[in-house]
Amino acid sequence: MPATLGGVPAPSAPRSTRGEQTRSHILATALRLFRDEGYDAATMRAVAAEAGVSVGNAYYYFESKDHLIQAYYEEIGKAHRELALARLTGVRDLAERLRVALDSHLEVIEPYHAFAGSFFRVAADPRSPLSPFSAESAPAREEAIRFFATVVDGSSTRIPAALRAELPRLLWLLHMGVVLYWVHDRSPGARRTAELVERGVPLVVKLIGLARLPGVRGALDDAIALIRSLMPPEPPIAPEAVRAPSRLLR
Amino acid sequence: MPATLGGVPAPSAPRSTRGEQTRSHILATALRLFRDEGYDAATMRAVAAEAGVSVGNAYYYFESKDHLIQAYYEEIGKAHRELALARLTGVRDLAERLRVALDSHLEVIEPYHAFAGSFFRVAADPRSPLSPFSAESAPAREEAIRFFATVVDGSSTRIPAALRAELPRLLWLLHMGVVLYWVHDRSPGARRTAELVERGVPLVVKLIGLARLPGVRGALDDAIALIRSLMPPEPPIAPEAVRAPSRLLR
DNA sequence: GTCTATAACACGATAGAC
DNA sequence: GTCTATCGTGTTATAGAC
Repeated sequence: MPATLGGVPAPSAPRSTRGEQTRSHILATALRLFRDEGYDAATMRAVAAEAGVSVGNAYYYFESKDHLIQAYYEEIGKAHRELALARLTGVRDLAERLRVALDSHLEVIEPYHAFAGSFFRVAADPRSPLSPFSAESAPAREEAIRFFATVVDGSSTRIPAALRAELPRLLWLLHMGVVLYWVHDRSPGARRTAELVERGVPLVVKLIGLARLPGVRGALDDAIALIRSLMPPEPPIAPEAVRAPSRLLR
Repeated sequence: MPATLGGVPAPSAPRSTRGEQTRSHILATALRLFRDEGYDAATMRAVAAEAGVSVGNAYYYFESKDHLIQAYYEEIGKAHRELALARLTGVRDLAERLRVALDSHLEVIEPYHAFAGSFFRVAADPRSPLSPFSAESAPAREEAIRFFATVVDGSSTRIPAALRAELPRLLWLLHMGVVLYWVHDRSPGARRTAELVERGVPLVVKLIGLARLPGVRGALDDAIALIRSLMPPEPPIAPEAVRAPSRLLR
């Protein structure tokens, strides 16, 4: 399979053969069913039937049901960045920029809240390629981190140099934490998560400012050294690791 | 079912009827198979066969396969506390006490590292009663938080009053974070997680000390207020919520 | 109340024919 | 590329035996 990667066509090859059309059709059907019926109710049989293809054909294009979620993530990520970047023009205050970034995300994922648990269960599996920490997720993860880099870079708020380099990754982690909270948030309209962002963001920015204090500086340097050591920016991804069968082990 | 709760007998009723013996036997067999073969390979059919009972009988005592994991958690928690408390006698330095607490846990869960992903996938589901944040997990969670309270209380290190009340819960959260890292840690012997504890604990204790700084104090108070508001110590658990069917929804 | 035996269901996933 | 048939799984149901 030269141009495909775990069933996903290389981004640079948008040829619209018949196969590509079938693939897109199955995917669109699956995403619609996910949203309308939930992940569990949208069985592969249902997806295939609704798309007018056989189960085997669906598996021909998507290695597993989980791989259909990958497309969902990509769609979410793209929609989030587009919405947030549009709203960020002209905004220079770091707290405000961060608030816009996180709030936009909550807005984009809101329709999926009822079924977030199903998606999350899959994503939380460390063996799943869908885990946000997996090697297969590296491209999406790095794109998200780059997004937070632009959130930081576009701000006029002064940031201690030692922190600046690591801040995008830390904010992405914070973002993951907000999502974790959101997934568990059963309050109507997920208003507690909204409150977490509203009150948490100024706090985070205040903490960033505190990094300048003489006493704090040493601890910060230690923390950054620790993060650098335990979260290597580019884990040694052998090329074959990306091409390896991404199906769940066992 | 008066004395049982989701198939688990009330802790205060250790009567050793024949049923209890069967139950323990099934459980012990399941845990052994989990450890030796992994969660996925240890099918319900295999557990029942190995225990010499019928599948129906296994389901008579355990509502679902996931519920077998609940017993695993309880066993882990108990072993951890026993090991850690024994090692903590005479230790007064907070950093050292915290290090012992976290290292002991890593030691206890080590045999399960290969299959941690399977367990974790189940526990990560917010709808699962096995989630560490679920209402059903409240007793185990509170016991764990009480454990961290003794870790804090037994130390001679001075802790800012504002922080002291929330510290056990925060340390439990930190603990959850360590486990999250451990589950994803593929380094031999999970040595990166060990490094995280070794270098992270002094850092955390240093940060606790920094809470005294005048500039930090305000941010800390904000943070604690936020935590109190968004992580209510006792979420309104209606009694029926505990008795409600704990099977996964749908 | 405890337990067996067996069949059946729907699911994710696969094999192999066309 | 696409299909039908089939597998193994968690789980449930039935119908009873001690």
